[in-house]
Amino acid sequence: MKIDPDSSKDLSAQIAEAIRGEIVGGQLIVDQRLPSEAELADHFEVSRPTVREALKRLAAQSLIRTQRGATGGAFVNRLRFEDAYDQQVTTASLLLSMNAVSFDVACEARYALERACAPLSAERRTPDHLATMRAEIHRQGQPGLTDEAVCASDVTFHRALVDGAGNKVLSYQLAGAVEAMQPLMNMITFTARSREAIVALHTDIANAVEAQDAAKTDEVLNTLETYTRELAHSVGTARAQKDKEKATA
Amino acid sequence: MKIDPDSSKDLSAQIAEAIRGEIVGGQLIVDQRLPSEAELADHFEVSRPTVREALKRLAAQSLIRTQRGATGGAFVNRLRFEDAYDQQVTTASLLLSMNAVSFDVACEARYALERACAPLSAERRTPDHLATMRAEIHRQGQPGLTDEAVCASDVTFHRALVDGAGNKVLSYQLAGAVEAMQPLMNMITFTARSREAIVALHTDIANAVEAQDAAKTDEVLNTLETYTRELAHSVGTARAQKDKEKATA
DNA sequence: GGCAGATTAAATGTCAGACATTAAAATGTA
DNA sequence: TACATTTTAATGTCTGACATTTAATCTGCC
Repeated sequence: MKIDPDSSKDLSAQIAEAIRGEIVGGQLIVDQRLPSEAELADHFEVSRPTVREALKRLAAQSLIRTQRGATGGAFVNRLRFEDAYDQQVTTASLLLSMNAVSFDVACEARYALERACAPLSAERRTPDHLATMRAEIHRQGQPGLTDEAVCASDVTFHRALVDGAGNKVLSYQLAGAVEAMQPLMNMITFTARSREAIVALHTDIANAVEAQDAAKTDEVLNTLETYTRELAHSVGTARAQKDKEKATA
Repeated sequence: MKIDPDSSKDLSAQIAEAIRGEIVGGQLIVDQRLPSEAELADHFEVSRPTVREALKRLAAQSLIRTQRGATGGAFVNRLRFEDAYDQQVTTASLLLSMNAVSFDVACEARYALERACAPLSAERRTPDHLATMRAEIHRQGQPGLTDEAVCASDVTFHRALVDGAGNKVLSYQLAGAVEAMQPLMNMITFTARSREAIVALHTDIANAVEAQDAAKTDEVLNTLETYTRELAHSVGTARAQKDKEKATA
């Protein structure tokens, strides 16, 4: 392993960087045990707390896991898709909220990516995926649902559509895009009429996917995107109107 | 802030979790200063090293930054797209390598996502994007290039295509998919003939994008995907053949 | 000999206190 | 006022110790 001069960065950051390099580069393979904290401290010529800080950094990225006890230690972690989902979703959410990404930009990205999955999903969807989509459509039709519940169901519906493509890499990438949109979607208030419209469009999508009609799926997704953006705009203008009234009052 | 019982998880993990919740939930906003390590230690009733481990976890995810000195401390970091790129790329790379994702699956995902960007890119690309694409095509035509250099240039070319869509969220999402493929692509040996073919296809793409012809761009991307997968297969079978010969020898 | 229980050992988890280093703010001085 | 110095509050790092967990080993009994 490489050593660390007394450069500007934290020692713990440098050590974490060095170990990460070994994992990414393949020198350290999955389930392999790292040297003990004491040995690492010895090797890098730093104290144990410094090594520990470095290890915690790696643990935060799910690159390693630690085990206590006699045969314990830090082990290279097999990064699973499910673990990566969470990070992806929180990162994407923060990116949107902290960088003031507009609804339009996020929405465009989301539907562009979904349209990428649609043809594959139309081809490969299983009865399971169709059942999930139908179930969520039914839920969205129930009266008395909160706006948040509508959004949550919407996410589940669209994830089923994406998962239908049967490509884990696609599902992983889309998880961030779809779920990160939820906070933005939650700002929309769904009237009874708009819920009806969405249910109708979702039904069209499910039908098209069931019929393995890629072109039709694409078409409806386009319609849905346009409709969603119109909804958001009307909410935006209504809010602006309200603010104006409040300002003059 | 919430407290931590003596549950199974590390104290540092729990503290990091609590603070992350405050950031994601919006109680802590960008550039806001966290309490000092001593104050946090006091609040959570743990020692300073434990608090520090928690803070390092958050720093590893770019959620906070730290500053030394009199007015120093830990500050909520504005998560930038560029910072998120790196995490996205290393995470995606590790997912592919650690989960034995096949070339076909990864390739399919990558091109599906790229096709999602293509129509937008055809519409909005700037002269800058076109210039980058042309420059990389020219580079790919140079003799004596290593396979790695070809792949690197390929990544730059495709990122220019994606960035042409002018949607930061899309670019961010695609960064992972495109760059994570590079290690897999590096396993391909490019013959002089295959390089010629790729340069020709890239030229077709650049021309189609310049002409703002979305349909043509999509078509060429399909051809390129097919060609890339054929290349990988021929490499795979060649390698299998070689292994077989070696086994019988 | 084999098995249950006690012991040991090695590792991480946590703590307390100290010192080093940094960088801004307060202070003093020409 | 302008500049140099000191103070101060924070993070960065180290030392050494103890607590806790867990598997392996040892011990004694049947």
